[in-house]
Amino acid sequence: MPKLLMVAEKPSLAQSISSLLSNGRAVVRKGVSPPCSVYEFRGHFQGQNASFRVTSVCGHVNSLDFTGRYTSWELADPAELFTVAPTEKKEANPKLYIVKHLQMEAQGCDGIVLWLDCDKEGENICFEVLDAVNGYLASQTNVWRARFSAITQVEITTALANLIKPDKEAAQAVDARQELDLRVGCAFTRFQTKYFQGRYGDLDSSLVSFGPCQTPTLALCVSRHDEIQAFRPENYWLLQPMVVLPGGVTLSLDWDRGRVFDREVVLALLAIARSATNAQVMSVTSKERTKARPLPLNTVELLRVGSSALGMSPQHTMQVAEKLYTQGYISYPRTETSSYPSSFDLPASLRLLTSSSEWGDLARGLLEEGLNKPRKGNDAGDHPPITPCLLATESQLGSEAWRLYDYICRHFIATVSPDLHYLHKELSFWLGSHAEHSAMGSEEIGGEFFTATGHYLVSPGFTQAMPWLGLGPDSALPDLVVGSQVPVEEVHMLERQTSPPNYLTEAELIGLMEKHGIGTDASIPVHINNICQRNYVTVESGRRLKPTSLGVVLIHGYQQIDPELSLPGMRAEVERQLGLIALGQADFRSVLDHALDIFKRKFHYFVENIAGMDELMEVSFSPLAASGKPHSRCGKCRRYMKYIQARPSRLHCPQCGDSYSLPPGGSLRTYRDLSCPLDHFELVLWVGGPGGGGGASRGEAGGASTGRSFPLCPYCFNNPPFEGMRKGQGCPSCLHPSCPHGERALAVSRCGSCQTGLVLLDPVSGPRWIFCCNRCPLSIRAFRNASRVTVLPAQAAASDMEDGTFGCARSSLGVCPTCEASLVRVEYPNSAPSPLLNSAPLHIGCMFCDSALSPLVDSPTVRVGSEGSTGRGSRRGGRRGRGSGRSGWGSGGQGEAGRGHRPRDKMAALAAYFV
DNA sequence: GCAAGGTC
Repeated sequence: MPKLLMVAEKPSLAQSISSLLSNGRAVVRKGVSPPCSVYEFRGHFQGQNASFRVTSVCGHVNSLDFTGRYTSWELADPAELFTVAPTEKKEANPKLYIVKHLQMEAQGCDGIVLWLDCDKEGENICFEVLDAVNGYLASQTNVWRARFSAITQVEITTALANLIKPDKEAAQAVDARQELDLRVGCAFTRFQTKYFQGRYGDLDSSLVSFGPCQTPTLALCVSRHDEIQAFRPENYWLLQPMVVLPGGVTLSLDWDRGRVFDREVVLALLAIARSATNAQVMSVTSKERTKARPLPLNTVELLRVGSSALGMSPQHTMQVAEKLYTQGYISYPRTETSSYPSSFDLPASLRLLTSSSEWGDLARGLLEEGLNKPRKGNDAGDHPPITPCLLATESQLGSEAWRLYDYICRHFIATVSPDLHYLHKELSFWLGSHAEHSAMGSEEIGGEFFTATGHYLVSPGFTQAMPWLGLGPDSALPDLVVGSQVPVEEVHMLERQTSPPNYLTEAELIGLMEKHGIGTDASIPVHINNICQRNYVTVESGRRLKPTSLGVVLIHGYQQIDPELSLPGMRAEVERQLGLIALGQADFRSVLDHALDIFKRKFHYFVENIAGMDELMEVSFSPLAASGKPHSRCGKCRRYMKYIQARPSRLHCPQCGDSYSLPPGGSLRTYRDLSCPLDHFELVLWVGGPGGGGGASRGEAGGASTGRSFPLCPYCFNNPPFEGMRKGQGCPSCLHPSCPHGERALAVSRCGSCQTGLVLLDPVSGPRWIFCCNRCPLSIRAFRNASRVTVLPAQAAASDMEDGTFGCARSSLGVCPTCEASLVRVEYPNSAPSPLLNSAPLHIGCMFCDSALSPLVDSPTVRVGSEGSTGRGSRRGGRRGRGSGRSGWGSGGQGEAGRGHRPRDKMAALAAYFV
């Protein structure tokens, strides 16, 4: 019996497809890739019995990147990225083991059916899957593609019965897009970033990025900004008569001319209107109008609502929606489709909601009266619109997820509800001189027309589910008939000013991006998030996006040098050319080479004319040499370097012209006027900002948010002095054999939590002394109020051997004989009784084993998450540092003479202490 | 430290 492997684009689809094809009888098991389950069942294929194995990938298997020296910002010239730099496909997310997973499942299969999404990206993933299973399938030729436009029984079974072949040309169009985006984006980004960061000190952005989607997105925001700047208010005037209705109520009328910008004209018209003592009713109209029910909900609309109604960023809206989806409360939230498939069981979805206290009445009412036929929007052939799948309560979801879920439910009910119907009534009035005063005859000789409008609700329809879209209370109009007259109380002449447009709301921007074809439903939130993170725009109240000086200058610069770089049409044109590849009308290589050639020329022209951008930059930003405050001395020229705190924070030496990167965030202090023994740069103390996520460890770049601090040498931090050290490490990670700030001088023991790091004394933490792991978030408080705490160097300890301050008698070379931790020397001030044995002022011993010291040491704690909460260190508590390319102390022949001694693996005492 | 596109 043939066995077929079937691969979907995502785990949820593998489940749906297997369920539809097996009538729910598929047997599920885990695969190598944690998120990708495998479903197996028997059925029929091409007229014979077959066994099926259905699994999935998670989006793209591979992603494109440069290789070798071209990944380096220092080694490669950005211009080389257009043609010279080779690229390679790497596994997109190695942690998911997708390739291994596919290879395992392909074994023993006679053929493969590709169930990737039916778009260009899906076609590309087909070939990524085929690449992965190449050589693992029993047959090279049994390769099929399923073409489906909805996840329904009919669609899926029909697709299986009408398999086609994967479309190489569509896949190549995506390959071309990937390569083009990578080369162009990285070349411009690297060039701009290095150029501007090398010249200005207050850009406050760690990356001056450029991209074919993000840049036009920013341009849309800047365009509105320019409109606002260019706006000059104008005066205008309008007439507003007040008439007295039967019964004595006054009613203000709207002028049919609207706004008039010529004051003299308005004055003349005012005189005419004022000449009337009565307003005459010229016409009475009443028309039924409707307000249409919404289209079924797709992703972009959800993002717009999330931003404008719920105040949530698009990125966050998607996170919340994805969680609702994985918990089973809503259908798949990434879809372009705003049309329910004909097979969609609308009543079933509505029945889910009947027991709800919020919308149960509405749902039951609709089920009893019959659902209204939903409107048909776009059918992109991907997933059905977003609908509720399971009834939830606010307490189950929490208030934020609940608000989104509540919206999705209300929107769904609204789509199967009738339109809103209302009556729109208009009364037209004439104010002026009457014919009877005219010798000429019956016509009016001069007068102005005014209107009063009112509305009456006929039926609320869908606005019962979405009350915020309702009509509001009826605004009734008096029952006047044509020809009747009402007295004019007064005619006001109002002076007003035109007002500028406001900044773009996020919802408006999403709409514009969709209109211009910038990004996709899945990537729109990413692009908006990017321009915020790069400090190109800020989110103001009402989620309006206001460009920063940096954002404005960049776009104005592009407009001056090469306007096409930021025009929204640029992306569309590239997509059009790529479309030709997909249609087989153009060759992959020639389209790609042509596009790369164009952008390469644009790049060179941009580089040559960057002075134009500089002129704009200089108006808003300070030169690097004039930025920052003098802070600490340069090891090369011994003059003071300046500390620039704005992103990217760094030390800049105006004399040497060099800049030294610092860990992101936090702030910098001088460090006791100490200098690095290697390069004589003054050491600085980096102090992490409060809050933020944990995880980064002491002396590691990226520890910005841990709230920890560590000393670093600005030069060594950027140029690791010893083999085995990485860039971005502070003194506590330095392998210097004798420097008093390196790990050898501060290390007490190997960390029992992560097993890879060392527990080091923080020499500036007193009087609340703290020991921290230099790899994981573990920390230990100890010896509170001690005046001085030091870790004993091995030899120095020997000289104190026979002196009574030693707790651990017979210990040799400053090492605890029980646990092999280095000994510490603890001194308390004379001003108060010491907590040591006999109130001794000084004691040397093992902080873990010595009976005089260990009571003064707290239990280890591990910072968890962003709250900075602490918990007992446990086997699982500590996170591993990034890599552990370096062995623990004393190994590898590095300075064995210093503190070299290899701890035993079974440090029973320590392990018991930590665990 | 780069892009945009999938999806977790």
